[in-house]
Amino acid sequence: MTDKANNSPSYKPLYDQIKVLLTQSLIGGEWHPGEMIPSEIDLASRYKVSQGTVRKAIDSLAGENILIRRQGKGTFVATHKEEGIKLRFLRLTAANGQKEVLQNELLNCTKTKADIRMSSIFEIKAGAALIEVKRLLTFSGRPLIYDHIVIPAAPFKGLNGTRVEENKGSMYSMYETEYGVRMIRAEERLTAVAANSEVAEALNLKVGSPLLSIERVSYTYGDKPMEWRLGLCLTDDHHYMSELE
Amino acid sequence: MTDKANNSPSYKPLYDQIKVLLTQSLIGGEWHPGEMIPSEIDLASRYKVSQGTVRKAIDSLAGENILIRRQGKGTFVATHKEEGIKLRFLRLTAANGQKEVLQNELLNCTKTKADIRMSSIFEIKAGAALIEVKRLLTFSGRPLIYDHIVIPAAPFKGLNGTRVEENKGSMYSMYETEYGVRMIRAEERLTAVAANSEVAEALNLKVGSPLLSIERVSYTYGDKPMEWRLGLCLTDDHHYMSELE
DNA sequence: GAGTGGTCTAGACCACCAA
DNA sequence: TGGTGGTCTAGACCACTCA
Repeated sequence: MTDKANNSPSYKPLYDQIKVLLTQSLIGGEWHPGEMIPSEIDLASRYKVSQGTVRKAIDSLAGENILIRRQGKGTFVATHKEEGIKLRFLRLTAANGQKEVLQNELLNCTKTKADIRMSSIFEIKAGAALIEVKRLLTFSGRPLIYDHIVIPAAPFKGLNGTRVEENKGSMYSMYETEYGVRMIRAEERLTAVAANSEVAEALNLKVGSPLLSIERVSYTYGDKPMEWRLGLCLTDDHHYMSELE
Repeated sequence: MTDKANNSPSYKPLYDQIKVLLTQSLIGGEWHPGEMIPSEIDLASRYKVSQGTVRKAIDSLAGENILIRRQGKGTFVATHKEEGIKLRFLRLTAANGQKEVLQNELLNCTKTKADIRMSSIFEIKAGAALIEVKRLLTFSGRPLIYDHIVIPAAPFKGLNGTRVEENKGSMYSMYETEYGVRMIRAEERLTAVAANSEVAEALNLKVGSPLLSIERVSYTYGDKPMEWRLGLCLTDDHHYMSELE
């Protein structure tokens, strides 16, 4: 790869190309979550580029939390199984900042079919099989989040209420371990809503109480949407944290 | 700077030290918002380091939106004045994604004194002078956000309702242009609340309607808090966007 | 001490922009 | 055509981890 000149209309830096190759190896399962990938020098010689170029590709993936660098140890494939990373997508924290114990109670797990909205979200045919989970998240003994989760059935064959309970409600960890689906990114849309009777009862509130509604779509490699989720949160003692730069 | 060995307990990379020097020049006013800073090569020779090291320092500042790189042109000090950057901290968007016209109506601008809460937020003495602004933000003709803004009076001497209206409510742009205070970062805490009578009237709602409460603290260089803000938002047709990685 | 990521350099060359 | 940021290299050395 000593040819550096490039007159093509769509110029792409070498490190971006390396990044694509690395991502393909991740998708292809050459390196699994939690495992160490080859050293920078090994990768450089494999792809016939300099260490610095591999380094930039890895930097980029590390910035997206797809890889994790550990000085002196190596570079690892990120995983949702680790403690500390488990709640990566949970931005809700206690107002007083104290540490909390999270528990969750499965309300139900059913099969449904995609309506127009869900088919558009998941980019699948209307009528395709879906799995739907409802649960209650409790912090320090108090019910705080009413969660409604929808996923396409095809990639999660065999997922049912028993499986969810076996995994203690760690959905992302379960997707990864049991189905090889790793979520790398999510988008959330927040609004304020009034509690309806179903939710009010579950959270032990009056109907009409204000709740923070968090609608989330999670994506796996290639920006493929794999989970839709609606969390209705009581924010009397908690808030959603967001950093702006 | 050819000595590279370092046995001191608190090791700091060279590019971090350069970053501090660059930041000091920004604080000191050597380069003003919107202006171009010296080229990487010039800076490298000024600090007696290689271009790559200066580059890494600038990369870091660019990542924090403090500097802006423009290939072929130069590196510039970020500003809140530019169109497109103006609403950098506004994450509220229309549900249908359409472009909107923002207007705002000043309700009042008064002087008060810091209570314990504000003194702790701004790290100043209780009783210190504050300026308080209340306003209504309107998108496409519909009142959507009831804003309550508090800033310490000392750095913003002379700020009053007239000034605010002269600047058409672009607070960040005004802070920067008229007082040399550039906000570089903010933290937001979101909750759902019920509208009280004052807000309900301003937003033309029923008392008790759910509103998205956005509490924001904005920071200038050195992580110094310079503005507190509480926005109460109607989220019938809008939502707050958040990206998780 | 061997292996890994992290820093730093010096230099070459490319892509982009403006005059 | 000259200046700026952006890429890429080859090599040296440092800091960290673990056996």
